[in-house]
Amino acid sequence: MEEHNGPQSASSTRELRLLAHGAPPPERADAARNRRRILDAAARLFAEHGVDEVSMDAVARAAEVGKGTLFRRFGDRAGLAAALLDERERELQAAILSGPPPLGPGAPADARLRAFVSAYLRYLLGHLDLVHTSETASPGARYRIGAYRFWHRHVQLLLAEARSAGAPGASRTEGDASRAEGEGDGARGAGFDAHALLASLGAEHVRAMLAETTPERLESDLLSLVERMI
Amino acid sequence: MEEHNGPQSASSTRELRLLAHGAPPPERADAARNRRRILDAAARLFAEHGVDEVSMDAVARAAEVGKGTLFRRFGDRAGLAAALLDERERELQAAILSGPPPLGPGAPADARLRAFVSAYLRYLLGHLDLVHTSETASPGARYRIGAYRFWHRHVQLLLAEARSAGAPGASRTEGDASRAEGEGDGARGAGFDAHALLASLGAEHVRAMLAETTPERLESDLLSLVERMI
DNA sequence: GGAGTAACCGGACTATAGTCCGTATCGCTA
DNA sequence: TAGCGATACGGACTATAGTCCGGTTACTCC
Repeated sequence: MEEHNGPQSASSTRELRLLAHGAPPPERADAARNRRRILDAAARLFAEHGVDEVSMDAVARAAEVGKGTLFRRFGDRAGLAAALLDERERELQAAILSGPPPLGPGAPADARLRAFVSAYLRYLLGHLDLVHTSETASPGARYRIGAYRFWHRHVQLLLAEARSAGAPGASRTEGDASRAEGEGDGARGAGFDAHALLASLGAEHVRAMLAETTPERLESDLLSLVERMI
Repeated sequence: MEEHNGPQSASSTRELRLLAHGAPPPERADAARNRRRILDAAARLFAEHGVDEVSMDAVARAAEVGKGTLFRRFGDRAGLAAALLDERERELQAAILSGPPPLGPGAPADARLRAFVSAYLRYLLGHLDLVHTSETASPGARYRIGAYRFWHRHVQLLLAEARSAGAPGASRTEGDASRAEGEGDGARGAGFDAHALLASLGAEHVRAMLAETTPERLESDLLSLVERMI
């Protein structure tokens, strides 16, 4: 019931930390320890029995942690999968942001786009079940994940750039079915197309495709689609 | 324990029925009655409270039917949704198979394709939640449903036809990124593209698109994509 | 170094999808 | 219309995702 000056000092400290560090590490030691435990246990169990065969209870038990802790930390099954993918994801993202061409900066946009599709497909095929879980275990999860926004933005920018580079002085080729609009249009069209391309790279979709074709064939078909989008 | 000649007469009767009728109606009277009850109850509840707010238990209770009956009849939640969509779906399918152009036969393939995309989008927007449930309530459900196969085949055929019509004598325009293969290739490429187009027409994807654009804009973007696929 | 507080912990609890199986019903045949 | 096998019924049962909250613990500030 007493009201000292406690509360404020605590919150201002938090803010300073946020300003000091780039990332927000307001996580207590035990919390961090348990996060590690959970991720390790989940990775092990998933690898051992397959993602779909492992219940959240089993993860909690293996991590020697309560269910509440598991869910508070990761929200839901999709969140746990996303967290596990995080590392590998960052790898790919780093290669895109600052790695060598053609995936990284330096190459023409169309080449970078092709490189991205190939690289992302490889990443996807390497973790298909996990990505599938992260995209579908919770309704709409896919489009909420930060990673999706990243991929989308990347594709959208490359698409827009590749297009403007493709037709340097020759203005807009023919009449096409294009609508007459402001010139800021390219971005929005590219935005939609980026979503469409990523839809073809969705785990569920790719899984279905693999049922009737080979990975090689799939890749070349995807690249062909990219070509027509440029 | 006695073995009369019973078993065989029963199964052969079944076979005759199958040959006689086009559809297999081996459904007992009480089963048919309960199917009706369930579909009616589900339609009412879904309309009243929203698809996602209604549990399977609630449906069974409202239909005055046991849970076992509900699940035996429709398999799972996705199956129930698919059954509810069946009627409206058939309507669209009928219009495609034997309705007036441009949706039905008689119009050029490219026009039919555009008409299909518009019509399907309208259908989808009219039942977004239900379609979403039918596509995602069970993993991989979307690609198993008979309806998906129908849409896919339709799009694939139109796509292939539109392409061959688009370049009558002018052979394959430029080198593109196309691979050198047998001439049966058009069909497989069209198969992939049909999947890709339908991926952009998936309920989850469309729902996400609607969060950042209007239905009109969405339609025109889809049609633009179709244009580039031809 | 001691007290206070926010953050965290764990597991019991709820809600819901889907399964199982003993019992009741249907529809055919004699 | 009585008998009988196939089919369907229904609700108890299991499994699992996700929530809640009383009790505990780690950090901060004096």
